[in-house]
This record gives sequence, structure tokens and C-alpha cells, in this order.
Amino acid sequence: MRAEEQLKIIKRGTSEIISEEEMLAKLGEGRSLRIKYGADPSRPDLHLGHTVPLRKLRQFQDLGHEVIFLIGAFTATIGDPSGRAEAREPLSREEVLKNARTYEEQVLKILDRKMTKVVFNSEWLDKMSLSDLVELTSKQTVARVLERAEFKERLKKGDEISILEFFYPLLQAYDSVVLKADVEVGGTDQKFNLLMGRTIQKRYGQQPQVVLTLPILEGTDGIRKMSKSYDNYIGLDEPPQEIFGKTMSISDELMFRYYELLTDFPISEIKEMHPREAKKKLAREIVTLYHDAESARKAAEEFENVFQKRGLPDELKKETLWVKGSKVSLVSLLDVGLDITDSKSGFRRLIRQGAVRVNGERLNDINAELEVGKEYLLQVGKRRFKRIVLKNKG
RNA sequence: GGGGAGAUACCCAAGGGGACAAAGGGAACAGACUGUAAAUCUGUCGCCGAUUGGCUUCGGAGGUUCGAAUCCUCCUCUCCCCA
Repeated sequence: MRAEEQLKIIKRGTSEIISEEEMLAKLGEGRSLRIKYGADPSRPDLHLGHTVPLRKLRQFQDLGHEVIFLIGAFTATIGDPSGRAEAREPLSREEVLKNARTYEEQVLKILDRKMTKVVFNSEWLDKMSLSDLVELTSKQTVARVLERAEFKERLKKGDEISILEFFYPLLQAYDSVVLKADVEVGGTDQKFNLLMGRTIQKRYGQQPQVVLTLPILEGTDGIRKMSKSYDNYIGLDEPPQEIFGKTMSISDELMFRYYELLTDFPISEIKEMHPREAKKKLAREIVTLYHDAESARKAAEEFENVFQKRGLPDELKKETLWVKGSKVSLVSLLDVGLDITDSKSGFRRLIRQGAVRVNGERLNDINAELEVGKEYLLQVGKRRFKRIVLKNKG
């Protein structure tokens, strides 16, 4: 494919390409480019936010380029300051390696295995000698590193910055030197680090990599970036119904954003649809991508059943709870294994607020009792259901 | 090396001896409204009981006091200024 056409495909959904001319020139060489993408294996559970760059990498692969998936085994033991308000806990080597394996598995749901080379930066960073390191540090100044917005903010706020963290951009840049990367892909929050790669590559006499940044996906709250620690994420490993449900709960505005960054559907078509139908289509598409079409169909069906028709989920397992006597208070069931809310106080609170239903009847007595020997359908809020059987343990 | 400021619940942040389980905001959860939307409004938001009760919590360890998040001592950590 001609370089211009490739560029057009690659440009879609990107935030910035530095620089487009260089990109075009590299594509024009007609060889398979080395596309670097660095991953921090500290949290191996991938969510939709991670899929944005991964999908971009896949596009490169489909155009015949090679993806070098770099696992920051070494750097993860330091801790990356990116997008963090505070210092990150370094990981042990064992944890990193274990996480990396899980990571790899999940990543290959999106990437083409044949076109992906997985490497660990510990391979070369472990062997680096002190003089190598000193040489590296001599290629950059403190002032330049301090330019990084992240550091500036933290300095201003009076937060700590460890010297180890300070090294991070340099090491990441050095990775690019070792890998002779042609392109490095990352989120916009990585821009500084990616650009550092260019500078350092030049200082080591290499052609600088092209930097390609992608927008950071907002989480389900629509405000902050998708992240496990904000609990606003949709995980790839989550069950179909969860993915479907979470997707349906996003705002309409955010839906278009998700369409743009997570699918290939043309936005103009989506805008003509009823928002609810459009959102369902999106939810089905996402479930299909990370599970399969059949699961997506089922999830949609169940969703309609539970939320639109106020019915019950399909698969509601019956749980048996063993209790003493002939009657028990509802709240006390938490003591014998009922897992429907965190604490008894919390449970009472929910009852008082009218959030609890037993066999479909709204309950408002916090001392309500259930009869042993019978079967009950418990519901807390809109989404939590439990079918239980009470049995006497004598 | 010297001087100063600070550490409060999931997060931010007030409180400077009793009315403090601790203001306010955010997040979260629930109710109303809906398209399970979002936005909005209302309520809840340490744990255990329940009618006002008990227990554990304000960086850590001790101490003063009838009584400490608040005062004292030591320790840990962070920041700022000076050298």
C-alpha cells in the first residue's frame, strides 16, 4: 500500500504524530517498520482504555509492520510517575514476570501474534554498567527533565519525586535506542517520555523515532481517565453482562467518544440512531470484540429483560443458607454467608431507603424476618439479585 | 548542618482539651425522574446493636488530664527557607 494511504489509516483517532513528514518518509521506505509500545505490567487486568493504543498497533500490523511489545520489567520495579499524583509502589521482579504473562495473554486478543515481538527491558537494563548509565545521563540535562508537566506540578504542589522516578524517562528513551524503534506509540500522557526517546536516539547517532500519541479514554464517569483505581473502568476480562451493563450506563456524549476510539463504525451513521439503540449497538460490539457474538446477544437480551421489562436475570443460582430456629432476621443472613452488601449497618440503611425487595415486595422493616424452609428472591437496588433457600441446621 | 510548616475517614480538606464518628467538597451507594441513561433533586455514607447505646478511628509509641484528633515527650515520613 502506498505511504499516503497508510498514513491516512494510521492518522485516524490519533492525537498527534511527530512528525507526519517523518512518518510518511519512513512508510515510503517500503520496509516493515519497528513499532514500539511500552507497557507497565504492574496491573495486568486490561480495560478498554488500554485497547485504544492496542487497536492502533493492530492497524500497523495489518499494514505489514512489526510491533515490539515492550514489557517494562525493569522500569516497573522503579515506578512510573505518569499521570500519578503520588509516587507509585515499586514491584518485585517476581510479580512483574507473573503479571507480564497475564498481560501477554490478554494483549493477544487484539494483536496479531505473528507480527508481535514481546521483549523485556530487563534484558538490557540489567546488564547496563555504571559507565553506561553515566553515559546515558550525560546526554540530558536536569532542566530538560524538569520540564515535564507531571514533575512541574508535583514540585509546585510540594509532592515528592524520587530520584529513581526521575530516571524513568531516560530509561524509556534508552529502550528506544536498544530497539532501534521507528515509531513509538503511547497515550498523550506519555508525550514527554516519547519525545525523550527521539532526543536520546539522536544523541546516540540514530534516526529519531516518530512519536504517535493517542487520546486517553475517559472512564465510565466521563470525566477522569479510565483507571482501575478510580473504579470507572470496563475490564476486558469482565463477564459479558457486566461489560454490557457498564457500557449502557455511560452518558450519550461519552458514547460517541467510545464509538470513535473503540470501534470502526462511522460516527455519522450512529448519530442518526436513537441514543438507546446506538448505545446497545456499542455495548454489543464491545462484548463481541472481547467475548463473542453469541455472548453479546445473550447479554443484550438479559439487559432488556432485567432493566427494561424489570424482569429477572436468566441465570440466578439458588443458594442454600443454613440457619437455626424457624425464623431468622433478614439482616442476620449476612452472618451465614449471604453476599449482597458489605455490612449489616449498610444493609439496614438500604432497607430504610427502600432499596430492598423480598419476593418483589419492597421492604421497610429493618427487623424483618424470614421463615426457615422457604425460598426467597432478594433484590438490592436494581442490579443485585439473590435467590436463597433457608434450611434448618438443627 | 540551622530554622519553619505539616501528616485527619476511599480521595481532597476543616477542626487547636469536652456538644467529635469528626464541618465542607468529590467519589460511592440508594430513592425519585428516566432510556439501568447522563444531568438534576433527596437521602445515606467507620463497625456492631438498636429509641437516645457500645466499640474502634485523626502518622506511630508513650505521657498529662475526670476527659485528647486537639496539650507534652520521643520516633517515622513529607514539604519549605537558609547554609
